[in-house]
Formats: sequence, C-alpha cells, structure tokens
Amino acid sequence: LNPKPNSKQAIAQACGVNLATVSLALNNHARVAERTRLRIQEVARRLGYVPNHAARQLARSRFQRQGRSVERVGLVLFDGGEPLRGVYMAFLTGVEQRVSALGGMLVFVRETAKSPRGRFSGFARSEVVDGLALLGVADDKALRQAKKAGLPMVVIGDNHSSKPVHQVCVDYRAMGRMAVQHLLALGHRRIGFIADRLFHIYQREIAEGAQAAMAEAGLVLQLEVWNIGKTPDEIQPALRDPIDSFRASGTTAVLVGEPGRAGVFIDRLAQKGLRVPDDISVVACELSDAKPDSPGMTCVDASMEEVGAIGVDLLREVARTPNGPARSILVPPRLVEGKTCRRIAQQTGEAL
Amino acid sequence: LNPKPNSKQAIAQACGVNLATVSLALNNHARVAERTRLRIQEVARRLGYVPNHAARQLARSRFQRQGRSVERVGLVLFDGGEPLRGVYMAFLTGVEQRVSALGGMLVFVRETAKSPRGRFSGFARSEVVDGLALLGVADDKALRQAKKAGLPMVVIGDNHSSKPVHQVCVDYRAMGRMAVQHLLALGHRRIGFIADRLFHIYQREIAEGAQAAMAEAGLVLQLEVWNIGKTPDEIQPALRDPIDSFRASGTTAVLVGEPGRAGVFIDRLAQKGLRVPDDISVVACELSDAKPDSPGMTCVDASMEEVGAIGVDLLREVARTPNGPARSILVPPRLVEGKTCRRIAQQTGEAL
DNA sequence: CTGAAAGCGCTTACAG
DNA sequence: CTGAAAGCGCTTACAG
Repeated sequence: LNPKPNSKQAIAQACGVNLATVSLALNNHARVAERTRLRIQEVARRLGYVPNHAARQLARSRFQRQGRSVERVGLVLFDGGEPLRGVYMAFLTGVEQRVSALGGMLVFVRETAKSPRGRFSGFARSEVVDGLALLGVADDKALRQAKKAGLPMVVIGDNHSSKPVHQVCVDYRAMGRMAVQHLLALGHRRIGFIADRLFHIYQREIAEGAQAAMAEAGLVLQLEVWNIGKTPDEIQPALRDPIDSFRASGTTAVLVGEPGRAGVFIDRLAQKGLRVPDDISVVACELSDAKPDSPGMTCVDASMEEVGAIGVDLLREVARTPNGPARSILVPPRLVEGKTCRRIAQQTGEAL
Repeated sequence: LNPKPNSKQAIAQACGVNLATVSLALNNHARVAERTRLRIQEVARRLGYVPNHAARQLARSRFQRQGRSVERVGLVLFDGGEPLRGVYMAFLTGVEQRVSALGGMLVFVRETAKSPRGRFSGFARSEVVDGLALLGVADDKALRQAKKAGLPMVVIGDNHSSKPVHQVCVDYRAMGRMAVQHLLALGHRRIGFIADRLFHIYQREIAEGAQAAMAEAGLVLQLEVWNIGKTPDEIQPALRDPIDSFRASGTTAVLVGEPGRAGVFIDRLAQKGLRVPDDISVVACELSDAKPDSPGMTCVDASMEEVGAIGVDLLREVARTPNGPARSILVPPRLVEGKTCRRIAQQTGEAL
C-alpha cells in the first residue's frame, strides 16, 4: 500500500525503517543510532516533509509535557483594547524578533474587559502555544489561569500581581541612579527631578533610584511633580511652577522622569529664558528604541525591544527548568551622552 | 468509568447523550435538535469546557476543509528582518484589532532571506492557522506555496506577484486625485508634485492619480523628484532645487507625495522665504493613523490600520467562498482639511 | 537499538 | 434526530 505523501510513514518506507524510528530520529532522540538518524533526516528533507503540528501536539499531550522547547510563544496583552502603541508595540517588536530568529512563531491575543468570559483561560489550555508571555495588566487571576494550563510563563514589563512570578523588566531604579551619578560626576550638586506624578511603578522607581544616589552623596533630590503634556500648550500649571522652584533653589541640573517629554520640558525652559545646557543641564529618561525628541539629548535609555527579547529567552529557560524559583531579570539602562549636560565647577561646602 | 474532566465525553455523560451529539451541538450543527443543542451548550459552559484545538484540527483534516471560518489568522511578513516599523506595524495593529474583536487569534511569522528553507511552506501546511494574510514582498513563489497549503489567503498592501490574488490596498490613485481636486476647487491651476522618486508603487500611483485629475481639467502637473530626508539637513540637493523650479513656474500649490515628509518640506520652504499657505499651499499624502507632522496640515490620509482590518474581513469572505475570482479591494483615502491650503482667486485663461 | 501497538481528543460519514 | 465507529498523524512506553 502506498503511504500518504507528506507523512512519517512515507519516510519510514523510503528508509526501510519503522514509523516510530522516523519519529524518534526527527525529534533528535538519542535512542536512534547516529547513522540512522542522519539518513532519516536527509530523506525527510529531500521529500520536503512538514510535520503536522496538530497531530504532534495531540500525541504528546498523552504524556508529560515537562522540559519541552518553546516554539510557539503566546503573547497575551491584558489591557483596554485600544490600538497597540508605544511600549507594548516595542515589547511586541522585541518578542517577535527573538522568536523569529529562533525559527518559532508568535501567537498574539488581546484580553480586554470586553473579551468573552474564559477566553484567556481557553487559549492557555487549547494546546496552541508552548509558552506564555504576559503583557500589560496581568493580575493574580490571569496568572492563576495561566498556571492552571501548565504552561511555562513569564511576565514582560511591570508585574501587577501580588505573587512572585518569572519576570523581565527595566531596571528603573538603575535609570534614576545612573542619571544622577552622571550629573554628580559632572560636578552638579543641586539636582532636580520632574515627572507627571509619582503614581506608576516607573515613576516611583526612577525617583527612588535618583534619591538613593543623591543620598549616598549626602545630598537631597529636589522632587517636582507636574503634568507635562506632549506639547508645550498642554503643560498644566501647578500651584507653583516647577521651573520657578528649580530656579529659586539654584538647581543646576534636572532629570526628566517622563519618557518622551524632555523635549517639551526644554522648550518650556527656553520660554522662561533658561538655556540648556548653559543655564541648566537636562537628562531625559527614555524607554524603547524610539529616538529621543532631539538627536543631541543626554539620556538614560532602556530598550523595551530588548526587554521583550530577553523575555523570550527567560521563557525558554523556564520551560527547561519548570520547578525553579521565580526569576526576575532587570534590564539595565544605558547612558547616552548628548549635548544637554555640561560640566560645572564644583561648588564647595555643598555636600558637607 | 469516569470520563476525563475537560472532555466532550464528560459533557456527554452529564447530558445523557452521545459524544458525537455533543460535538455536533457545540459546532452548531443544524442536525441536532434545538433544545438538545442549547442544553448541551449550557452544560459545556457550566463545566468550563475548553475544546482541544489540536485534536479538532487533526480530526477535521480527514475531510475537506472548505468553507471553514477563519479563527486563526496567520500574518506572514516577507521582508528583510529588520525591526517592525511604520506601515507594517500599522497593518499588524489593524489586523490584530479586527481578529481580537472577532475572538480569534493572530499568528505572526516573519519570512526573511535568512529563514531556513521551506519555513514558510511548512508553516502554511502545519495546520496552525485557518487562513493567511501576506504582508510585504510576497512574490509568486510565496503565493504558490501558500496556495498549495490549501488555505484561504489574501495580500495586504501592495501586491508584488504577477498573478491575480485577493488583495486589499490603499487606493493611491484616488489619493493623488483627491488632493488635486481639492486644490482645483480652491482655485489653484499651477500645481506641483514632489516625491523622493517615482519608483515604488505608491509613488507612481499617487502621481498618476494627480496627473489624471489635472488632465481632466485640461492642466499639466509639474512633477519634481527630490530626495527629501527626514530632517531638513538630510535633503539632498538635486541638480536644480525643486523649490526654485516651483517658484520659477509660478506654482501656487504643491502635493507632497511622500508620507511623513510634508513637515520637512514646509520647513524648507520657510528657509527659502516661502510662507504656507500665503505664498504656497501644501497638501500632504499620509499613510497610517500616525498623526501628521504638524496638527494643522491639510492632507489626504489613508489608514493602514483600516487596510489591515479590511484584510481580515476579506480573508473570512474568501474562506466562505473559496472558488471565486480574485477580489481586489481599494481602500479610499480621506481628505483632512488643515491650515496649509488657501483659496486663491482663479486666474483666467489657465485652463482654456 | 528497533518494532508493533496504544491512544491523544476530536469530527464526520454512515447506519439506524 | 441520535449512536457506534473509524480514523486524523503523531509520540512514547513497552516489549523484543
């Protein structure tokens, strides 16, 4: 009887071995003799054999699925259902690049408030993917459902659950610290920090890192909170204008803790007659590989693409060693020196 | 004997019917009595039943797969393997939004020069997706492989193959036409067009549409080709500066055929002492929902997100009626009126 | 080191 | 309208 054209049986017949041997050989099992394995793989290539993933998945489900490699990554975005933008887009780009480089594929699903009940749970348990990368506001319930599916899983970006979880995230504290240390090295002692609010994780942690670096030098960071819009017009006046505050206290350098807004802040400084870097130095905090507002900006930058890519690596690692403790990878920022900072003569007596 | 917890057999037992009836009921087959069907669906919901997609796919593969609904869309990007950007990102966003809204999922794969031989073909034939949306430079070979997999398939964006294919794309000619007609209605008669080159499909077709609209009015479009960089510094001087050419010929309005570059062009006009719209009117051609360079820009805009979403609709349509002729959907542009055009007194004798 | 066999969960043609 | 049965292509435990 003639075997099906694209089947392991066809290969088995061509090689004169058993179907099972073909399966073992193509899955690189050590139990098959080296020579046999190579011969079978060669024949499979020549015949243009394409494994049927559905059948493979189904057959494997009979036994344990520990230690499997992650070929299909399920990227699940928990959010409000708006068009993809900014940081999520950057994560997706990074994950996609790494998965593609590994010859795998990316299954992307959104989970929003409007998603039908049990959609995510169904996805996790439907044998479509070998691993889960969670994005956005993945809460305890989401993590529980994912865990129940028995899939290896990581959280990319901020962790919104109360439980420990494998996670890769930007080292925001290091961002704040690195920016301040750069300014200290340039001789600055009166350093300010500005952000919209100290509400989101990144805002708080950048500020904490900056404060810690100041504290180590025996200094105090001047925190100012201000609603910085995306255009100069959108800036909301606070009770007291932060720029006036900075001026009053003799601040020589400001760290802008809001990604993508340093350009607007500098415009605002210019409106108030302050030149950068002559009158005041500015360091921007940037996320993702989006170019900073102006080419010459000094910034501490963290690549969200890189975070996404590292998330894929972590997921594969987790799949290999399923029962390890929760790993948390912090991706360090980089300092990009531009033209918005200058060295100043060290003022004596400040730090003492 | 106790059935498996998450299986159709468990539902069958709970309902006192046969496993096959459960399958039919959950797939909304008309052959099952209404009452029975509803009862089974209710029980399935109560038990939190999640179908095993791998098993379903495998079982279905035994029979014909015509007329199936498209739940998993395979989005295949043929390109050079760079990070996702611009227009592809917009397509992806649009496809993702529509697929998510329909409760489906998006499987994203990249096919680059570096991809292992047969990767795409393997993907198409591995029963992972129910339909294929092709993006980027999908050539005849790619389309042949996709067709061989027997999956419904559409091309999103420009078609780079020589064969007819189901396709959804921006109506570039309408963009050029619409822009020119807007300028004609404002009284302009000497109208110029500028683009980097007339090489890519969008450049040629926008120009053709603009020329056609001019020709219908008995006028001739003044075509200028120029390498417009992303910043004013990057502008490459041509043998003759197009702005000088426009000035020499008394051009009162220019259509910028290069998405995202109108702002730079206007800056350049300003450097040469030409004010917009007082001295010259400008219409930008924009793709994707990215905001135009400056808020007040008059532009003809086509949403690549919309193109992606319509691509999903077309794919579902194609899956329903597999043997129809190649459909080609052209997504019309919109005119967004801004402040960069002005009405001018109609010069007599021009069009006659 | 290899082969014969069971079975993963499901769908559908077929018989009643 | 419903039930009993075959089989989708594959993997792996088990026996040789």
